[in-house]
Formats: sequence, C-alpha cells, structure tokens
Amino acid sequence: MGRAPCCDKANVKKGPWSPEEDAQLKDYIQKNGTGGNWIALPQKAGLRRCGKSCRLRWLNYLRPNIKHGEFSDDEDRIICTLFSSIGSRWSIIAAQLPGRTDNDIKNYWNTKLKKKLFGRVPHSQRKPHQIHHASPSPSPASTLLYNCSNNAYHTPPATSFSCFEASYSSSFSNTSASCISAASILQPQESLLGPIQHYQLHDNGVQMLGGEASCSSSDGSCSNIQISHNKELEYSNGDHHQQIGMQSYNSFYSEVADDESQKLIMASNCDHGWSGHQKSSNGLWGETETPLGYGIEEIKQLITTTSSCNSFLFYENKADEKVMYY
DNA sequence: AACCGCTTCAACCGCCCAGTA
DNA sequence: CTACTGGGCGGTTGAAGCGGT
Repeated sequence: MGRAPCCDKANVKKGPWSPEEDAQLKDYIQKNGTGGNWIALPQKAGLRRCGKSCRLRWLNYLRPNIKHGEFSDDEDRIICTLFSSIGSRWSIIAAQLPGRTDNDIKNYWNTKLKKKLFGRVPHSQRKPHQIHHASPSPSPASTLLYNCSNNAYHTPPATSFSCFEASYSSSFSNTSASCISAASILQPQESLLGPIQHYQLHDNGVQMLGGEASCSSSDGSCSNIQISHNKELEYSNGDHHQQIGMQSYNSFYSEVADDESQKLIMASNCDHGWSGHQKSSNGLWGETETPLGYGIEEIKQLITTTSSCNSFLFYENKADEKVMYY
C-alpha cells in the first residue's frame, strides 16, 4: 500500500493557475507567510489547490525577485560548471543564481542549453541512415569533451552507452586539446549496451569509454586508470571505423561507481585535479559533498576559478532518447 | 485557413529525507 | 525503534504557442 496522498485529489483543482488564484495566494502569503505548513495553507487561503501545488506556484512564479527571461552567458557558464560538478542538483544550482528557480534552470538546461552545447541536429535534417535505434534499456550516458583553449564543446561519436541524441562532433582533431576532460558511464552488462562499440587508442591500443578499460585493481573494478597519450583516437563500431581526433594528454581516470550496474569513468588533465567519490546508496552525494569532493562553498569558489579550465561531466539518463549516430 | 511537427515551460508525480510523535 | 507526515527535489508530462508547408 502506498502512502496517503498529500491532499484530497478529488477536491483540488489542477492545471494552470488563474490570475485570481495567483492573487489570492500571493495576498495570503504576503499577509500571513507560509506558516511553515504548505498542506494547510490552501485551505486557510481559500484555495482549492494542493499544498504542494501552492508551494510550487509560489516558489517558481509568485515569489518576489523572480527573474524570468533570457539567461545570460555568465549564467550559462555557472550552470554548466555546476552541472559538471554536481549533476542535476537543480536546487543547488539555482541557489547560485539569484532570482532563478530550479524549475527554470532545469527547463532551460533541457530545452536550450543542452542543445546549445551539443549542437543538436533537427529531426528534419537527419538522414535515415544516420539513425540507429539502440537497445530498449535506458541509456544513461552522454559524453562531452570540453576544450578549454577555445571554449568549445565537443562530443565524441556516440558509443553504445552514449546515446545522446545530438550531432556528435568529430572535429576535435584540430583543437589544441590543451585541456580536455572526458567522462562517460560504463555499463558492464553487455545486454544493456546493445552493439559493442568502443574507443581505442592507436599504438598501444588503450581502450576506454565502453571498452575494456585498463584497470589498476586486481579484481577488475577499475578504480583508477592512468594513461599518457599523444595518440590518434579512433572510434570503432563493428565494421565502421572513424578517426575522431588526436589527443595529447596525461590523464588520470577515476571511477565513480554508484551501483553494481553502472560505473562512471572520469578523466581529467586539468590543473585542479580531482578524484572520484563514491555516491551514497541513495545515489546522491552528501549535502555538502560533490562528486569532485567540493563543498558548496568551494563550488562557489570553483565558479570563479574554472573559467580557465573545467572538468566537464555530462551524462543523462533519458530512456526515450535512444537514437544515436554512427 | 488548416494542418502538422516541434519547442517551451508550467505544473504534476512520485520518491526521498528529516523531523516528530 | 518504528511509523507517519510534510517539505523538498528531480523527472516527466502535456497544453499552448509557433513556424513551416
């Protein structure tokens, strides 16, 4: 048996708020405050709304000093930086952007910023042969390479675990690669991956990001990997091989394992090196701990210092975006 | 003008956590 | 210690708007 609903669903109004309801809620809160009890608030305010709905409406729309409209470049940068550090902790990200709500930022990220960074190809411009439908299981990862030297973002071609629906750039061969960070999630079960795809490096054939990573641990858990590269990077997918660039870096890979079926490999050659941190059992990092081991105060500091070099980690877990290019 | 497909974003859903009885 | 409750949060949905044909 599930938990009791927070309100009588049959007697509450749903859907868009009318200007009258807005005025009623705003008026009540301005006069009486929230009283620390959102569940009781609608009744007191004479609204036929769920308490949670009132809270959301107030926080996201009616609250004073809410900023609507275009996000500035600075805000973009802050969102990207924090997202790279702490993931989709929208409330924490929102706390760094006065006047912005977590919902706003979440929507902005999902609808605009993500596309801005990844250069999404409109459906109408896709050629049928470019589209490959992957396995029906959720594909949790997308991968992004961030080149600090020219402020450009690049994604490598999609891997089987990297099914971000986007136009994957293979152009980082002509970047200086002075500061490239890569991250991806590996899923060990082949059944979840669909067709085997992997990146490999020429010469010594170091395989990574979905292949058999070089493991430093005896049990193959791949907790730490250190690789020095100055090599061409090739993308391989069965019979299709594509050279995707030249990388020159000395990387230290750390694993962030959050459960048995998902392993996160991070790579960075940035100046402010970082180490992997284990998520807690609930899949979240501690309130003041970030994946990079930064506290919230440190994140604030990070915002001001990462303009020169960032470790970017992008991943998503959206089951319905299982289209990829190869 | 009508239709269609895409995008946007407000709002909802359901889970998790902390506080409390 | 356990059960319950409300608040908070991230993920998802769907109506509205918009542009193209």
